[in-house]
Amino acid sequence: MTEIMPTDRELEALKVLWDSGEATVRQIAERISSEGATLAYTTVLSLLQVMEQKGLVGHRQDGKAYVYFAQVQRDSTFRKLAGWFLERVFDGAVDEYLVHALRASRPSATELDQLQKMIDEARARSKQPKHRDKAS
Amino acid sequence: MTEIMPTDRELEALKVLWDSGEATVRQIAERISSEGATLAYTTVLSLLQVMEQKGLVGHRQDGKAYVYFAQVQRDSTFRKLAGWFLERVFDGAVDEYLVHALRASRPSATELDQLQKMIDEARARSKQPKHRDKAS
DNA sequence: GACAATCTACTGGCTAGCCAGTACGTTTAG
DNA sequence: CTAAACGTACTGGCTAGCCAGTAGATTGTC
Repeated sequence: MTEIMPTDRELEALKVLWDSGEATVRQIAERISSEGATLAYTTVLSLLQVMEQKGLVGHRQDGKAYVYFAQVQRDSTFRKLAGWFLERVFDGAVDEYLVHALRASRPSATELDQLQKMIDEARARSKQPKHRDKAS
Repeated sequence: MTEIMPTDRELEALKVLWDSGEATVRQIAERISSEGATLAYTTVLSLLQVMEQKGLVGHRQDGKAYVYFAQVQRDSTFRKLAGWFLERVFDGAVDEYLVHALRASRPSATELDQLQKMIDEARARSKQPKHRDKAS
Protein backbone atom coordinates (compact mmCIF):
# COMPACT_ATOMS: atom_id res chain seq x y z
CA MET A 1 0.00 0.00 0.00
CA THR A 2 1.93 2.99 -1.25
CA GLU A 3 -0.60 5.62 -0.34
CA ILE A 4 -1.11 7.18 -3.72
CA MET A 5 -3.09 10.33 -3.31
CA PRO A 6 -4.30 12.34 -6.31
CA THR A 7 -3.40 16.00 -6.33
CA ASP A 8 -5.91 18.73 -7.09
CA ARG A 9 -5.44 18.69 -10.80
CA GLU A 10 -5.32 14.95 -10.92
CA LEU A 11 -8.58 14.81 -9.10
CA GLU A 12 -10.13 17.10 -11.66
CA ALA A 13 -9.08 14.75 -14.39
CA LEU A 14 -10.36 11.78 -12.47
CA LYS A 15 -13.72 13.44 -12.02
CA VAL A 16 -14.02 13.82 -15.75
CA LEU A 17 -13.16 10.19 -16.26
CA TRP A 18 -15.55 9.01 -13.59
CA ASP A 19 -18.28 10.99 -15.30
CA SER A 20 -17.55 9.85 -18.81
CA GLY A 21 -16.14 6.42 -18.32
CA GLU A 22 -13.50 7.13 -20.92
CA ALA A 23 -12.09 10.21 -22.56
CA THR A 24 -9.36 11.29 -24.90
CA VAL A 25 -6.76 13.80 -23.87
CA ARG A 26 -8.50 16.44 -25.87
CA GLN A 27 -11.85 15.79 -24.27
CA ILE A 28 -10.38 15.92 -20.82
CA ALA A 29 -8.55 19.10 -21.65
CA GLU A 30 -11.75 20.71 -22.83
CA ARG A 31 -13.77 19.63 -19.85
CA ILE A 32 -11.18 20.86 -17.40
CA SER A 33 -10.61 24.10 -19.20
CA SER A 34 -14.30 24.84 -19.37
CA GLU A 35 -14.28 25.35 -15.64
CA GLY A 36 -11.62 28.02 -15.38
CA ALA A 37 -8.40 29.00 -17.06
CA THR A 38 -7.63 27.03 -20.19
CA LEU A 39 -4.76 24.60 -20.08
CA ALA A 40 -2.52 23.76 -22.97
CA TYR A 41 -3.17 20.45 -24.60
CA THR A 42 0.29 19.17 -23.77
CA THR A 43 -0.16 20.13 -20.16
CA VAL A 44 -3.10 17.82 -19.81
CA LEU A 45 -1.23 15.13 -21.65
CA SER A 46 1.66 15.39 -19.20
CA LEU A 47 -0.77 15.23 -16.35
CA LEU A 48 -2.29 12.04 -17.66
CA GLN A 49 1.10 10.47 -18.22
CA VAL A 50 2.14 11.12 -14.69
CA MET A 51 -1.15 9.80 -13.46
CA GLU A 52 -0.68 6.64 -15.45
CA GLN A 53 2.71 6.19 -13.88
CA LYS A 54 1.08 6.46 -10.49
CA GLY A 55 -1.50 3.91 -11.44
CA LEU A 56 -4.39 6.34 -11.22
CA VAL A 57 -5.41 5.94 -14.84
CA GLY A 58 -4.82 3.62 -17.75
CA HIS A 59 -5.22 4.03 -21.48
CA ARG A 60 -6.00 2.08 -24.59
CA GLN A 61 -5.37 3.04 -28.15
CA ASP A 62 -8.25 4.07 -30.33
CA GLY A 63 -7.05 4.77 -33.81
CA LYS A 64 -4.38 7.38 -33.49
CA ALA A 65 -5.32 8.67 -30.09
CA TYR A 66 -5.18 7.34 -26.58
CA VAL A 67 -8.35 6.88 -24.64
CA TYR A 68 -7.83 7.20 -20.93
CA PHE A 69 -9.88 5.62 -18.20
CA ALA A 70 -9.74 5.74 -14.42
CA GLN A 71 -8.07 2.90 -12.62
CA VAL A 72 -9.07 3.91 -9.14
CA GLN A 73 -12.61 3.90 -7.92
CA ARG A 74 -14.43 7.06 -7.14
CA ASP A 75 -15.66 5.87 -3.80
CA SER A 76 -12.45 4.52 -2.41
CA THR A 77 -10.56 7.57 -3.61
CA PHE A 78 -12.95 9.90 -1.89
CA ARG A 79 -12.86 7.81 1.21
CA LYS A 80 -9.09 7.97 1.22
CA LEU A 81 -9.08 11.69 0.72
CA ALA A 82 -11.65 12.27 3.40
CA GLY A 83 -9.83 10.04 5.83
CA TRP A 84 -6.52 11.61 5.07
CA PHE A 85 -7.82 15.11 5.52
CA LEU A 86 -9.62 14.17 8.69
CA GLU A 87 -6.48 12.72 10.17
CA ARG A 88 -4.13 15.44 9.02
CA VAL A 89 -6.19 18.40 10.01
CA PHE A 90 -8.65 17.34 12.63
CA ASP A 91 -6.69 14.50 14.19
CA GLY A 92 -9.51 12.15 13.37
CA ALA A 93 -12.35 14.08 14.97
CA VAL A 94 -15.27 13.73 12.58
CA ASP A 95 -17.54 15.86 14.64
CA GLU A 96 -15.02 18.64 14.80
CA TYR A 97 -14.80 18.57 11.07
CA LEU A 98 -18.50 18.65 10.58
CA VAL A 99 -19.09 21.63 12.77
CA HIS A 100 -16.69 23.66 10.67
CA ALA A 101 -17.95 22.26 7.42
CA LEU A 102 -21.50 23.13 8.34
CA ARG A 103 -20.56 26.66 9.17
CA ALA A 104 -18.47 27.00 6.06
CA SER A 105 -21.12 25.80 3.67
CA ARG A 106 -24.49 26.61 5.24
CA PRO A 107 -26.38 23.65 3.86
CA SER A 108 -30.03 23.67 2.89
CA ALA A 109 -32.77 21.91 4.80
CA THR A 110 -32.85 19.02 2.37
CA GLU A 111 -29.13 18.59 2.71
CA LEU A 112 -29.54 18.47 6.43
CA ASP A 113 -32.07 15.73 5.96
CA GLN A 114 -29.53 13.87 3.91
CA LEU A 115 -27.02 14.21 6.69
CA GLN A 116 -29.57 12.97 9.13
CA LYS A 117 -30.08 9.89 7.06
CA MET A 118 -26.39 9.21 6.92
CA ILE A 119 -25.98 9.36 10.62
CA ASP A 120 -28.82 6.95 11.05
CA GLU A 121 -27.15 4.63 8.62
CA ALA A 122 -23.83 4.89 10.35
CA ARG A 123 -25.53 4.11 13.60
CA ALA A 124 -27.12 1.05 12.13
CA ARG A 125 -23.86 0.00 10.58
CA SER A 126 -22.01 0.18 13.85
CA LYS A 127 -24.54 -2.10 15.49
CA GLN A 128 -23.91 -4.95 13.12
CA PRO A 129 -20.19 -4.92 12.37
CA LYS A 130 -20.60 -7.78 9.94
CA HIS A 131 -19.71 -6.53 6.54
CA ARG A 132 -16.50 -4.99 5.44
CA ASP A 133 -16.33 -2.89 2.33
CA LYS A 134 -13.99 -4.04 -0.34
CA ALA A 135 -11.09 -1.69 -0.79
CA SER A 136 -9.90 -1.13 -4.33
CA MET B 1 -8.08 38.63 0.98
CA THR B 2 -5.04 36.70 -0.12
CA GLU B 3 -6.26 33.28 0.91
CA ILE B 4 -3.45 32.30 3.22
CA MET B 5 -3.73 28.62 3.98
CA PRO B 6 -1.44 26.87 6.46
CA THR B 7 0.37 23.83 5.17
CA ASP B 8 0.53 20.58 7.09
CA ARG B 9 3.59 21.45 9.09
CA GLU B 10 2.40 24.95 9.68
CA LEU B 11 -0.81 23.60 11.03
CA GLU B 12 1.08 21.42 13.44
CA ALA B 13 2.88 24.44 14.77
CA LEU B 14 -0.35 26.37 15.01
CA LYS B 15 -1.94 23.58 16.99
CA VAL B 16 0.85 23.80 19.53
CA LEU B 17 0.40 27.53 19.79
CA TRP B 18 -3.36 27.28 20.12
CA ASP B 19 -2.84 24.83 22.94
CA SER B 20 -0.19 26.77 24.79
CA GLY B 21 -1.02 30.32 23.96
CA GLU B 22 2.63 31.08 23.50
CA ALA B 23 5.76 29.06 22.96
CA THR B 24 9.41 29.46 22.16
CA VAL B 25 10.96 27.86 19.15
CA ARG B 26 12.47 25.19 21.31
CA GLN B 27 9.19 24.33 22.94
CA ILE B 28 7.43 24.08 19.63
CA ALA B 29 10.20 21.96 18.25
CA GLU B 30 9.93 19.57 21.14
CA ARG B 31 6.17 19.32 20.97
CA ILE B 32 6.18 18.66 17.25
CA SER B 33 9.02 16.22 17.43
CA SER B 34 7.40 14.25 20.21
CA GLU B 35 4.78 13.13 17.74
CA GLY B 36 6.97 11.57 15.11
CA ALA B 37 10.37 12.10 13.59
CA THR B 38 12.43 14.74 15.31
CA LEU B 39 13.05 17.96 13.48
CA ALA B 40 16.18 20.04 13.76
CA TYR B 41 15.84 23.16 15.83
CA THR B 42 16.67 25.39 12.89
CA THR B 43 14.06 23.69 10.78
CA VAL B 44 11.34 24.72 13.15
CA LEU B 45 12.79 28.18 13.34
CA SER B 46 12.63 28.50 9.56
CA LEU B 47 9.09 27.28 9.63
CA LEU B 48 8.09 29.93 12.14
CA GLN B 49 9.82 32.65 10.17
CA VAL B 50 7.96 31.76 7.04
CA MET B 51 4.75 31.61 8.98
CA GLU B 52 5.35 35.04 10.40
CA GLN B 53 5.91 36.37 6.91
CA LYS B 54 2.53 34.92 5.97
CA GLY B 55 0.91 36.52 8.95
CA LEU B 56 0.03 33.25 10.59
CA VAL B 57 2.06 33.92 13.72
CA GLY B 58 3.73 36.79 15.49
CA HIS B 59 6.47 36.98 18.06
CA ARG B 60 7.69 39.06 20.93
CA GLN B 61 11.08 39.09 22.50
CA ASP B 62 11.60 37.49 25.87
CA GLY B 63 15.17 37.92 26.95
CA LYS B 64 17.28 36.45 24.24
CA ALA B 65 14.65 34.25 22.71
CA TYR B 66 11.55 34.87 20.65
CA VAL B 67 8.20 33.82 21.95
CA TYR B 68 5.78 33.02 19.18
CA PHE B 69 2.03 33.23 19.26
CA ALA B 70 -0.70 32.48 16.77
CA GLN B 71 -2.16 35.35 14.83
CA VAL B 72 -4.96 33.44 13.23
CA GLN B 73 -7.83 31.97 15.14
CA ARG B 74 -8.28 28.28 15.51
CA ASP B 75 -11.90 28.35 14.52
CA SER B 76 -11.66 30.48 11.44
CA THR B 77 -8.62 28.56 10.27
CA PHE B 78 -10.40 25.26 10.59
CA ARG B 79 -13.44 26.66 8.92
CA LYS B 80 -11.31 27.85 6.03
CA LEU B 81 -9.59 24.51 5.73
CA ALA B 82 -12.83 22.61 5.86
CA GLY B 83 -14.45 24.87 3.34
CA TRP B 84 -11.50 24.73 1.05
CA PHE B 85 -11.31 20.98 1.14
CA LEU B 86 -15.03 20.65 0.67
CA GLU B 87 -14.93 22.86 -2.37
CA ARG B 88 -11.82 21.42 -3.92
CA VAL B 89 -12.63 17.79 -3.48
CA PHE B 90 -16.35 17.42 -3.10
CA ASP B 91 -17.46 20.45 -5.05
CA GLY B 92 -19.23 21.72 -2.00
CA ALA B 93 -21.32 18.68 -1.23
CA VAL B 94 -21.23 18.37 2.54
CA ASP B 95 -23.28 15.24 2.60
CA GLU B 96 -21.03 13.58 0.10
CA TYR B 97 -18.12 14.36 2.31
CA LEU B 98 -19.75 13.06 5.41
CA VAL B 99 -20.66 9.73 3.94
CA HIS B 100 -17.04 9.10 3.09
CA ALA B 101 -15.77 10.47 6.34
CA LEU B 102 -18.10 8.26 8.27
CA ARG B 103 -16.97 5.21 6.41
CA ALA B 104 -13.33 6.18 6.76
CA SER B 105 -13.45 6.73 10.48
CA ARG B 106 -16.22 4.51 11.87
CA PRO B 107 -17.25 6.79 14.69
CA SER B 108 -18.49 5.68 18.05
CA ALA B 109 -22.05 6.00 19.26
CA THR B 110 -21.28 9.04 21.32
CA GLU B 111 -19.65 10.69 18.38
CA LEU B 112 -22.74 10.02 16.37
CA ASP B 113 -24.74 11.72 19.06
CA GLN B 114 -22.45 14.68 18.74
CA LEU B 115 -23.06 14.79 15.04
CA GLN B 116 -26.77 14.57 15.65
CA LYS B 117 -26.56 17.59 17.87
CA MET B 118 -24.68 19.56 15.29
CA ILE B 119 -27.17 18.90 12.62
CA ASP B 120 -29.93 20.04 14.89
CA GLU B 121 -28.00 23.20 15.58
CA ALA B 122 -27.39 23.82 11.92
CA ARG B 123 -31.05 23.38 11.28
CA ALA B 124 -31.90 25.90 13.92
CA ARG B 125 -29.31 28.27 12.58
CA SER B 126 -30.69 28.12 9.08
CA LYS B 127 -34.14 29.07 10.30
CA GLN B 128 -32.98 32.39 11.64
CA PRO B 129 -30.48 33.72 9.17
CA LYS B 130 -29.79 36.70 11.35
CA HIS B 131 -26.19 36.57 12.41
CA ARG B 132 -23.16 36.46 10.24
CA ASP B 133 -19.84 35.30 11.57
CA LYS B 134 -16.98 37.68 11.46
CA ALA B 135 -14.27 36.49 9.14
CA SER B 136 -10.76 36.96 10.39
C1' DG C 1 38.36 39.78 28.85
C1' DA C 2 37.67 35.16 27.00
C1' DC C 3 35.05 31.18 26.18
C1' DA C 4 31.04 28.41 25.79
C1' DA C 5 26.22 28.15 25.15
C1' DT C 6 22.16 29.59 22.92
C1' DC C 7 19.61 32.16 19.91
C1' DT C 8 18.35 34.24 15.18
C1' DA C 9 19.22 35.33 10.12
C1' DC C 10 20.33 33.73 5.83
C1' DT C 11 21.24 30.42 2.31
C1' DG C 12 20.80 26.24 -0.21
C1' DG C 13 19.51 21.62 -1.46
C1' DC C 14 15.83 18.50 -2.51
C1' DT C 15 11.17 17.03 -4.02
C1' DA C 16 6.46 17.37 -5.94
C1' DG C 17 3.37 19.69 -8.53
C1' DC C 18 2.19 22.38 -12.36
C1' DC C 19 2.64 24.23 -16.87
C1' DA C 20 4.05 24.26 -21.54
C1' DG C 21 7.21 23.88 -25.43
C1' DT C 22 10.00 21.21 -28.80
C1' DA C 23 10.89 16.97 -31.24
C1' DC C 24 9.20 13.30 -33.61
C1' DG C 25 5.89 9.90 -35.49
C1' DT C 26 1.59 8.92 -37.95
C1' DT C 27 -2.38 9.82 -40.48
C1' DT C 28 -4.86 12.29 -44.02
C1' DA C 29 -5.76 15.59 -47.93
C1' DG C 30 -4.37 17.30 -52.27
C1' DC D 1 4.55 11.93 -53.05
C1' DT D 2 4.28 15.96 -50.21
C1' DA D 3 2.63 18.77 -46.77
C1' DA D 4 -0.31 19.86 -43.19
C1' DA D 5 -2.73 18.26 -39.14
C1' DC D 6 -2.91 15.82 -35.06
C1' DG D 7 -1.03 12.91 -31.40
C1' DT D 8 2.49 11.32 -28.06
C1' DA D 9 7.23 11.42 -25.75
C1' DC D 10 10.54 13.97 -23.60
C1' DT D 11 12.55 17.91 -21.41
C1' DG D 12 12.75 21.97 -18.72
C1' DG D 13 11.38 25.96 -16.12
C1' DC D 14 9.01 27.74 -12.17
C1' DT D 15 7.07 27.69 -7.45
C1' DA D 16 6.03 26.02 -2.77
C1' DG D 17 7.12 23.25 0.82
C1' DC D 18 10.32 21.06 3.69
C1' DC D 19 14.63 20.33 5.91
C1' DA D 20 18.92 21.66 7.83
C1' DG D 21 23.45 23.83 8.06
C1' DT D 22 26.62 27.87 8.58
C1' DA D 23 27.43 32.45 10.11
C1' DG D 24 26.91 35.89 13.32
C1' DA D 25 24.94 38.11 17.48
C1' DT D 26 24.03 37.93 22.39
C1' DT D 27 24.17 36.20 26.98
C1' DG D 28 26.16 34.06 30.94
C1' DT D 29 30.31 32.22 33.43
C1' DC D 30 34.88 31.99 35.14
